[in-house]
Amino acid sequence: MPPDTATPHEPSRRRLPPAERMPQILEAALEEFAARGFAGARMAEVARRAGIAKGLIYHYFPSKTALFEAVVRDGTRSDFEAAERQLSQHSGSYRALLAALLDLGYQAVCEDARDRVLFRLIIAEAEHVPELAGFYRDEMLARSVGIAQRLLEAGVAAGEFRPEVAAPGYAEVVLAPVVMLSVWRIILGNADAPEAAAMRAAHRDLLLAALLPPAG
Amino acid sequence: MPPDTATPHEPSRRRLPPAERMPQILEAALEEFAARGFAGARMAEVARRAGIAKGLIYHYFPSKTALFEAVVRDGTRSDFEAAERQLSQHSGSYRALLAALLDLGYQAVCEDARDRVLFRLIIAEAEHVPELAGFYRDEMLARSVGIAQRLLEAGVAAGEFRPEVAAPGYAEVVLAPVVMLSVWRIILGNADAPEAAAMRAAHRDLLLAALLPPAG
Amino acid sequence: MPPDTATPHEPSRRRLPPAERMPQILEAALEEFAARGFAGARMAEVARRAGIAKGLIYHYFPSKTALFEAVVRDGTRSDFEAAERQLSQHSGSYRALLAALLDLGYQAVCEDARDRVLFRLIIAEAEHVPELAGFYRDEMLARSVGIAQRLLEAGVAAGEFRPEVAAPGYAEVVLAPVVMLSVWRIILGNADAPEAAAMRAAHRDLLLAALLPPAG
Amino acid sequence: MPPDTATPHEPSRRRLPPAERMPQILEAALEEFAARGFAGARMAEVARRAGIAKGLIYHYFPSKTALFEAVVRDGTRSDFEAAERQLSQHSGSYRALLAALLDLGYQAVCEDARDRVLFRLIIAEAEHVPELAGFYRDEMLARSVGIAQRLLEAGVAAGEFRPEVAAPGYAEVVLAPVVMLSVWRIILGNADAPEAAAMRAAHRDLLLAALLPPAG
DNA sequence: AATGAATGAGCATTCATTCAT
DNA sequence: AATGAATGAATGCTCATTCAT
Repeated sequence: MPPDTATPHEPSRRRLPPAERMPQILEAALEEFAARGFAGARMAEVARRAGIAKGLIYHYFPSKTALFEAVVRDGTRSDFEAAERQLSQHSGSYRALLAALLDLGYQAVCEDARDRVLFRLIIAEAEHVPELAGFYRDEMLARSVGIAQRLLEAGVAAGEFRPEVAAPGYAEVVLAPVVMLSVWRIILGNADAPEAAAMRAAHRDLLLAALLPPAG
Repeated sequence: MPPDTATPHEPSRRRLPPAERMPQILEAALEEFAARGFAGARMAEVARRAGIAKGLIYHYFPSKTALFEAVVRDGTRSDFEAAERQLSQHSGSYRALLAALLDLGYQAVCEDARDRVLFRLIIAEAEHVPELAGFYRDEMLARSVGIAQRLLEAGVAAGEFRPEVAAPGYAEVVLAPVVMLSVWRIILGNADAPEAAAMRAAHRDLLLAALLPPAG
Repeated sequence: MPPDTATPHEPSRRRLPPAERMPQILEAALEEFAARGFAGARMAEVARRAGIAKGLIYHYFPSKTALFEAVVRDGTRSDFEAAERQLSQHSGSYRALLAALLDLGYQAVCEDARDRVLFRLIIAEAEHVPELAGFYRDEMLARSVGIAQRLLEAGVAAGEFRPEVAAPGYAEVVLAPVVMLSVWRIILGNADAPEAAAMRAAHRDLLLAALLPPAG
Repeated sequence: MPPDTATPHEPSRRRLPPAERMPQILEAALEEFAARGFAGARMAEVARRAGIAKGLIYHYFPSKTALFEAVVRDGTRSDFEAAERQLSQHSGSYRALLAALLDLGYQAVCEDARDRVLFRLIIAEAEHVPELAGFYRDEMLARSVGIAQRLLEAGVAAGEFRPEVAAPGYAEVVLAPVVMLSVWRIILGNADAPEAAAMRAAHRDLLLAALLPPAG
């Protein structure tokens, strides 16, 4: 591993109130945990990234594990709010809404989002930190499946989609390709992962063909 | 983390030919890497699991990294062969083949496969061990996308599927839900992940509806 | 080799400024390297001699090799300065200066100098630590040859010595016996090595006879 | 340290009588000890150089230490014999004999002699292996000083040299430059050490001038 | 005699954590 | 609050030595 060149904070040697210091540390810790995983992360490196001394971390967090859990808890800032807002404020065809939400999803995946960083952490450490799995289940999977589910149900109710597609399992299948692209980008990097644009177009085409009633 | 109580090998102090010892070590290492990740894995624990002395590992592998790479390389024993065989030996409708391959995929995901262990390792460590990303890209993603692509092309050629679906991006979207279920099971465990049966049924229904020409 | 009972520092558990701790460590390391050579030296033993924990060494030096190089660099405090001063401040016959410098050299060899410890280290490890050879060449050999060379040239210029003796090779031959006595003492100890007093007298007699013009 | 490319023996897998195997091992061990010092030498490397398996060394030598001592004992093959022969068979002027012996000495130093290898070992390890110091004192220093001493005494007896030069200390000073050149070559390599030819010429010139009676 | 698989003690090095300043 | 010197328990790795084959 290269001697990480991540930009450290300006060397603020000034005394800061906890409300300002904690986010600095959490941000630095997120970067470090994401870059090295839990076991590979070094407290000294977290301190360097935050621009503070090693010892100061222990004023705010009693241990590496506690810091890690705080990082995860802090990661709750959701990108789902935009989608949920679109869903509830919607007026127009559900075909159009489906397309709009798909665009939103692929766009989120393509942005250099901190979310992917958290996502990788979750995949890597979920087995050892049960809280991570719970967090993903409740804050990420449930919400995205919920959005897809409500979209499908509303479309069925409006007569735009086939009635079967509101059954269990459909929502997961509908959103899986977006999430999977995110995983592929985690594994392969943005360059080597499948093309986002091609997948988005294919995804939209397939969904529209699959959801609409045969009669059109 | 508790001092793992995984069953160690019988305390064979016997001299074994390398051809028998190496798989023992690779097996033990896979378990340990899967349980702890690369950084968290301990060579002493690998030795304990294999029922040998620490030093012997270094008789076979020059370093922890080399051992890790050998574990991954060794994991190449592919589940794709069955799918590739079905694809090339197929006679009958491509709708039926699609359904059969989907069943094969969901079944593979549901088996307690060592493959998922390997998959988690790849996701977690790909950034630090470049070989892993290449391995996934060439041996796993390319093969599964290739199978899906050939299925789509053949179905189009046979007039069973819409011509558009052979375009880039479709194959990835078609197989993404199966792979994504695998990831969800990695994160959440088999119990908390979405229902495989429901997803499989929804997936099949959606694909058949999406791929067939409008005229039916 | 017995588990060395060299006096460890007082068990100072106090926090010290680096400017005080580093010399402690360097001193302890010199002792240990001198006693065991580079490969044989143990970092734990260096720590014990310095009265600190093993880990602290790595706070100051990134590796055993770096510590070794620092020890050597630190040993530069030269005994050549006295000789160089005499040479430049000299007024009087060069025969007398020659005798004075010889006395200085034999005296330096006979003192229980840390320099000999360093010298043995250099001889023993030069092949493996290239910096050592360069250090000896530039800081020890070049300086002592330089002193002898300037003495010979000045004596020739003053008409006291034969003109030939300023040619290449003479300076090395002139000082070799002093250096060699140092090596013999390294190998054999002070007791078994040739007599310093006898060598000094013989050396002075031979040089004076050899350098002076035949006419006397 | 580079992955040593020293030529290993042909892989003689044949069973050999001890009388043939031992020299192979001793030769290989001398190379390895000389290259790495006692602590740094590896038995596996000795075996590789000898073209045999590690375990076989222990058929002939009970331990690394025992092997080392055997290497030293075996190194007694003297280069002094030629000088001693010249000295005893001599007829002619002692000035000429002095020059001839000097030539012999400088020539021995310049040859890529195994002796220097042993010499370095002696310097490096003498403190820890008392036998080494004794060996050097008796087999090398005493013999070379003895040769010089007898030469001086014979020259004095023949009236060629000043009577004083048979006193203690002169023999050591007379031969020191040759030995010192050997040490310099050990430390600095043949390329960086002082010029052998220049030293030899200066050495001869100085000695002849110093030893002859004033009257010539 | 010969091999090289196997052991285990030992060593360099790392790093979470503590605590004097 | 803040620092970074100091600790010590791991942990990766080496290597002399043993011994089954």
